Order: sequence, then C-alpha cells, then structure tokens
Amino acid sequence: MTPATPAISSRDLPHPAREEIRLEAVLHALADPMRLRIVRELAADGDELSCSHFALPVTKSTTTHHFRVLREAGVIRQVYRGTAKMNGLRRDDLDDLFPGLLDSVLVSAARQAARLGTG
Amino acid sequence: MTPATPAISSRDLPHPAREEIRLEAVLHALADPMRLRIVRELAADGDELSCSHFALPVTKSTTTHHFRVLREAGVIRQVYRGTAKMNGLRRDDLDDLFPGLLDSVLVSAARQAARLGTG
DNA sequence: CTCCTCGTACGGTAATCCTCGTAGTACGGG
DNA sequence: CCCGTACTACGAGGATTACCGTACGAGGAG
Repeated sequence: MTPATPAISSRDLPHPAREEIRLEAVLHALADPMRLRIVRELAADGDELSCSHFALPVTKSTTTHHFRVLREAGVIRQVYRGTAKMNGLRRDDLDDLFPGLLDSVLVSAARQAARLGTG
Repeated sequence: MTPATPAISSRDLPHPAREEIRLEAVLHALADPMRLRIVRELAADGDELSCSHFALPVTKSTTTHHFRVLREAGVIRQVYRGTAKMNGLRRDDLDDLFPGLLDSVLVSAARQAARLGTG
C-alpha cells in the first residue's frame, strides 16, 4: 500500500517556543531577499512545501542555511516526512505575537514586486 | 532677533527617493535593536528630534552609523538645522509604499517590550 | 542489499555589520 | 577670532553572515 503521507520521522528539529520568538529576529530573517522569497511562496502556495520545491538560484547548502535561519527565528515550522522536509509558516504564532506584521510584509513584498516587475 | 528655528544648512544629506526605497532595506534597518529603538522614539515623541536627544548605550560614532543606515534605507529623513541634525520618520512615504508595515512593526515592538518588561 | 534522492554537517572564503577611538568639520556665541 | 557643541569621516577590530564544495546520513524504490 502507498500511504499518502509517509510517517513523520523521529528526527526532530529545534524550534523556538512562541514566547521565545523575537521581533528583531523575525525582521532580520525577512530582510534577506532569498528568505523573503521563500516566505512569499509559502504564503501563496499554502504550507506543506518541501525544501526541494523551491528553485532558488543558490546551492542546496545555502538553501538549508536559509531555512534554518527562518526556523530559528520562528517564522517557519519544519518537519521531516520521509526524506522530505516539509515547511510551513507559523502564521498562528506570528499573528498572535505580532498582529498584522506578516500580512503587511507580504502585501508590501507583493506591491514592490509588482512595482519592479519582478515576479 | 532670535529665530525659533535656525536656518536649514546648505549641507545636504543623500536620501533615497520614494521609488528607490526597498522593503528588504527597510526590514534590515528595523531589525537592529538600537535602530528599532530610535524609530520607536521617533514615532512616539513626534518627528523633529536631534541625534543628541537619544541617549543610546553606544558611542556617538555608532549612533551616527545607525542614523545613516536608517536614512539610506528610507526610514527617516535628516536635515541640518544649525549644528543640530533633526530626524523625522518618513511616514508618508513608507505608508504609501508599504501600507500598514510601519504601524504593525511599532505595535509589535510595543507588545514585545510590554511582554518582556523592557521599556 | 543497492541505488538514488533529499537534506545535513563541516570547513572555508569573502562580504557585511556593529562597535569603537581619534581626528576633523560646520555652526553659533562671546 | 576663539571656543564649545554637534556631528562626521576614517580606520580598524571582532562578530556574524552568505555562499560554496564536498562528504555524509536517513529513508524510499527497485
């Protein structure tokens, strides 16, 4: 049989608790173009995207690095599912701590992208 | 006669035009604790504050550096008035480019400060 | 078991950043 | 003209960051 979703691996990744998330860290995480792009895709395509789904113009090592920064800042949640690592925005936590912040960043990024003709 | 406000000096400081302001640069500027503190004070006390008004726990050289980062990112506008340099938030430009962003950052910072018992 | 894919860990390089101290400039007042 | 105040410019140290290449581990498919 072919389970739709492979079992979640026992490998666990360190995430900050909700109360440990710092605004400065979140802003710093979102300030990088590559990471902002990742967050925008996560917000647009829904959450549950594997790392390899993103075709970033950097190597896999660097991609891993950026995902780690986002996770340690509390912006995304990562979970192993078989060999894949699924990524999801921590919308609930972020909206609770920083109401409106994520949305305004996403809107701002979209507006700027439209203004500059970049995706 | 004693003019209430000394003449604005001819020394001009380079500011990015509204269309040149980049979201990534703004987020990066706001991601530093010292600069976030400056922006919060500017938003609270109104704009027209001199650099020396801020009692930051760093030297004046470092303070100058942070103000420059904020100015070059398009977050604040600086103008010489006599020997003093007055600083003001570029609220209109920021709100036009990134609606809601500055406010949500300010609210988030205030909430976090209250939560952590830090000013 | 073997291969392939996905992602990590490690090590290294170049760039950026925060901080400082010192020296210097612009401006206003006596 | 001289001095004090406000801020800058320059140079440098130390930390962090972004990026890469290579080597490795974990898990599914044959």
